[in-house]
Amino acid sequence: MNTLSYGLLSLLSKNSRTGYELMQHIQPFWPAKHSQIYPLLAQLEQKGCVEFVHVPQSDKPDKKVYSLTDTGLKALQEWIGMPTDAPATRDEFALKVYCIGLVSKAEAMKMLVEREDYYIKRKVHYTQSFEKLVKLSEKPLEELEMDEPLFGNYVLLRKALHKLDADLNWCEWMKSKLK
Amino acid sequence: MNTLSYGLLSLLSKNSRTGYELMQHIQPFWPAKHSQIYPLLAQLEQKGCVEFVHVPQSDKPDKKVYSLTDTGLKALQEWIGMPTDAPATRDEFALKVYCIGLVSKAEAMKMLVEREDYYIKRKVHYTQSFEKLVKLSEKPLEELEMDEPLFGNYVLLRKALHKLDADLNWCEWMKSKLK
DNA sequence: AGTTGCATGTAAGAGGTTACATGATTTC
DNA sequence: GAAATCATGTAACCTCTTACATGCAACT
Repeated sequence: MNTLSYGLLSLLSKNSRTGYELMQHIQPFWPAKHSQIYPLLAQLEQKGCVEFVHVPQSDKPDKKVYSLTDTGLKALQEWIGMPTDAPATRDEFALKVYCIGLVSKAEAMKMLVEREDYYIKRKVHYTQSFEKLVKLSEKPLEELEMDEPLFGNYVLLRKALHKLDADLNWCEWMKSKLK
Repeated sequence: MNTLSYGLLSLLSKNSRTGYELMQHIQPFWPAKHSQIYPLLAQLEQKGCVEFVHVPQSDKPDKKVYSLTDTGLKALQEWIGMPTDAPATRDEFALKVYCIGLVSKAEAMKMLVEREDYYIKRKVHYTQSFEKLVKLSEKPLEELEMDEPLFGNYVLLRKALHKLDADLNWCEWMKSKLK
């Protein structure tokens, strides 16, 4: 069982989901394509960690809705208690910035503006997710307790937004350096 | 030529280095083991992007010091102008936080403190790198221009330190939530 | 008319980790 | 005495991406 498998169980511990949905929701924490997720779900099912129901649809393709089993829940809890790997970031842009002196100021500025646009789009996306969360919750998000279903969502969104602000501030600062 | 190969060229554009040193210095932007880097260096050498000199050592094992060639420099400059992939982070801890309600508050707190310790160690490390940079530079770092050799180092260290502060603040905030 | 989203799956190949192999010096 | 650092390299294995395959509905 690899980390991605446990990641899928983590998501399923809150909601039953299709492979397609799991693929979409796991991206911020563990980027993965559908071609990686579908075989893992089949493996998890064979191990008894998840189960699924076929849901025929008329307008869209039929789907398989997966749920966590008791076996899966136990595996998930054990995994949480195990030592956790350090986060790993692969950032092509940082590699380019390291030797940015090799191109003109204009080209460097263009790259920075593009990356800033990317971060702004991310921020808009996360801000919308945040607003959806606010509407979904019966109580103010700050009052959510650890054992409530939206807690994980809330604290991870905050984490992502704070990091994005750090990145955006850095972009602004870099742009001022290139003028 | 993959991203890691260009990353190696990026580092070599500033200093001639051994495979071992390249492996150490590329970690923050593109984690890689020596077993991945040595074969890539051999490939880069065959393509004429890098060259090396054997340096025998008595106390330590002999080493190969690699340098960027003109061919390598041109390849590097072309790559900088190409579209840049979005950064990808894989964070096992975030997956666990998502379903943190499955364990006790005490266990959750233990995990957070461990992760905070990790971030603090990273911060100490980067702060030391920053101080080394200050000593290495003849002028105040804020006055460094884009085309100066230490510029890339400086701006990336600032980026890393700001993001670490965001992570540390989040840890503090999380700890207060769990009390 | 072409792209995007929904929805599943497989196969080939590239990228990345772990383990094996060697060996001296320094630090705990 | 054991572990870490320096230093290189290969082989086996696992992980991840890209491409192929299908098909309808909605939007541009």
